[in-house]
Amino acid sequence: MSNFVVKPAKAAARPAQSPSTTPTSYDVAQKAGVSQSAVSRCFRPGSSISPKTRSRVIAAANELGYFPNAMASGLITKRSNLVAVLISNLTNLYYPEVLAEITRRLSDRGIRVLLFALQAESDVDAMLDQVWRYRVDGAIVAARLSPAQLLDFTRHRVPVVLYNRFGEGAPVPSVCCDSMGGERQLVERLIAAGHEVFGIISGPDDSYVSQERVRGAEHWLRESGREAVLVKGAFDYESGDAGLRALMEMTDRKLDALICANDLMAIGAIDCARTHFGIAVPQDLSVVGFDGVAPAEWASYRLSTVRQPVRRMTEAAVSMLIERINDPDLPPEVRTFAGAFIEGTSARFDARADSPA
Amino acid sequence: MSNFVVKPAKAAARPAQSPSTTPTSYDVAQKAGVSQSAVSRCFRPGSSISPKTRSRVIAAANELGYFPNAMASGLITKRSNLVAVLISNLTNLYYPEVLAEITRRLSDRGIRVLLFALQAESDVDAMLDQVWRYRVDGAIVAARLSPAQLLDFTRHRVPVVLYNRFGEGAPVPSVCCDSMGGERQLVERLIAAGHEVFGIISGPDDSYVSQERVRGAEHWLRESGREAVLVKGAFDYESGDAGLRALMEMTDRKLDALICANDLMAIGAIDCARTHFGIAVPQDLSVVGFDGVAPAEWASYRLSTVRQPVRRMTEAAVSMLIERINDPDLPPEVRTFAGAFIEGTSARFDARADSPA
DNA sequence: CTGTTAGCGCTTTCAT
DNA sequence: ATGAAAGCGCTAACAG
Repeated sequence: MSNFVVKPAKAAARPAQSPSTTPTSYDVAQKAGVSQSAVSRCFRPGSSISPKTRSRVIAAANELGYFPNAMASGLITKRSNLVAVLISNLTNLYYPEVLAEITRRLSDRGIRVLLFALQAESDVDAMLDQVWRYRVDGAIVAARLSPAQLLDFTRHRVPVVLYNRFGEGAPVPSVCCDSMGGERQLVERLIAAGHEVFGIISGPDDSYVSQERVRGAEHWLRESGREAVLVKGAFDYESGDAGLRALMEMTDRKLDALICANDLMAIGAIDCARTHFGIAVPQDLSVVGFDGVAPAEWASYRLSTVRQPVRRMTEAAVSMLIERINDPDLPPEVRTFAGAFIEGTSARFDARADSPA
Repeated sequence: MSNFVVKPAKAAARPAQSPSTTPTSYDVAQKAGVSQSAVSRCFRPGSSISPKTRSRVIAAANELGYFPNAMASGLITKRSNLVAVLISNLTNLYYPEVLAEITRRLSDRGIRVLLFALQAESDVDAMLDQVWRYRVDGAIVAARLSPAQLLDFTRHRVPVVLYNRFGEGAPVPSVCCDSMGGERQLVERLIAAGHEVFGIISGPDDSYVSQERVRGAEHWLRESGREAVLVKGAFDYESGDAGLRALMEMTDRKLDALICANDLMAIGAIDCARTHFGIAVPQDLSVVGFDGVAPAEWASYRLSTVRQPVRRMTEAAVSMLIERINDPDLPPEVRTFAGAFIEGTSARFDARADSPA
């Protein structure tokens, strides 16, 4: 019976789809009069295919509007070409730039971004569920993860690179901006300029970056025998305002140097100083930040700060990740980048002419 | 021959994997002593499965660290649970909030975001390629697409919702903020307050939003028999500065009301007015923007503007998209949202006490 | 260089 | 309620 079945020469072995569904490689194969695997090879770089066959396939594919199904190929190659990017608070003013850079760089390497924007630090586990389900090739994490959560990445064999974070417990690859060194540039200059009463506004307690920056600032102050009054902030504009008010009260209005754990709070503090206290910045109060976000450069602020080298850092994060996707056994390197001191005009960095006589 | 093959009762039909690879449903099935399809049903809501079986499967799954493979299930269900989000310039200050909201809302509905951040409007076609390959269930687009590109969404049967854009040519579902109405609120108040010389700084030529806002502003000015001097900007801080300088020159420094196509340019203009020209805002010059971004509220600016209802707009975009994923034949609705007038203090809205005698 | 043949890991009838 | 079997659309040996 089956001997009588007539197959058109060089035709696809499986039935072709109706024209109303998304075309598959079989449809293309049939139309081009080649085998399905020939079609597959046309869309896979490095496969040996004759120019003649190739052009026929391409023609058929275009006519049909065919595109290889990434899920099907991912299923078999075990490479989704997807990287999960986890970011805690996108609205942080600093992250949009980071996200844009990371996305672009991954895209240049043929990898797409599966975005997870955590608002509360709560729903992390639910997101990780999804990360595992999609069999991402790797992940870049700019959010706080518990040691257990971090360990899950190893368990699931998903290479991960932390961004401005640090693996607690287990060592994890990461790129960071040198908080210590950054604060040093700021603090030493403030001291040299003769400031006397220092205040610090920290970020939220659970922020690694905040801890480091505060630790750095305190360290370099202590090196010169100074101390600072510390108040807690939350990395937002309002925190700068609230923080300054608190510090003014605590220092009996003697505060003359304010170190903020990020730019946004520094901006909030500057506005508060001018608007609420009628204090001149930097004449009566020096304010410094950290990050180098775009608004820091605006004429109203010209913030004295340390700019993170976002381009180099994102490039490092991406290439470290790719390397680990290709070779999962690479050791967990940590790359630290120095920030660039931006003089600005929100802090006085020259020794005072009218210094105490 | 095959009659002699002995199968263990209730065991998986296919060989289970070695423990070094990611566990599959077969591994779980074997461990739980059930069939592979039973495992599948446990992870599919609404499937009939006995509580007893279920708990055994769950236990085995947890032990193995099993998660269903989204690519495999997507392959067969033809639902990737992926939505593509295309955003032109993430660093626009306005988009991070939009992106965060959209991501959150989709996430709440069990859908993940495949992010495409276009920097140049050039590489759009390359991105679309990827959009098709991943068989996304839908797309939200806040970027400029050519009519042909828009048509491709129909061709590929990918429901799409435009965000603050408008389908040229073919009608496409979209959510927009009412530019006309927004500008009206601004312009009529400026006129009522007795402003005389109006200037407008537009956004880039290819921006739909810019066109609409400028058109709106000009329309309402004309309604009252006024005209405005128009200069071109690019939606960034520098454009506000450059635009104001140009307008001051063109109006022989008589400019007293400046309408900017977005907040960022308004902020740039305010800084320029104060810093470069020594002009008081709003006493000598009123400046208004559009968007209601976070920095607009900062004490240095307190921008008079129109705030887009981002929450309602993103909610609308997401639910419109979901509806169209579930029923592709829904008509291409356009939903327009009114912006909220924010009085601020960067524009004078009261009739002048010392008006021309 | 090209076609054939097995699957990738899962969902889904269809029987039981 | 459960299991067996048939694919989803593609890649990857393997022959020829």
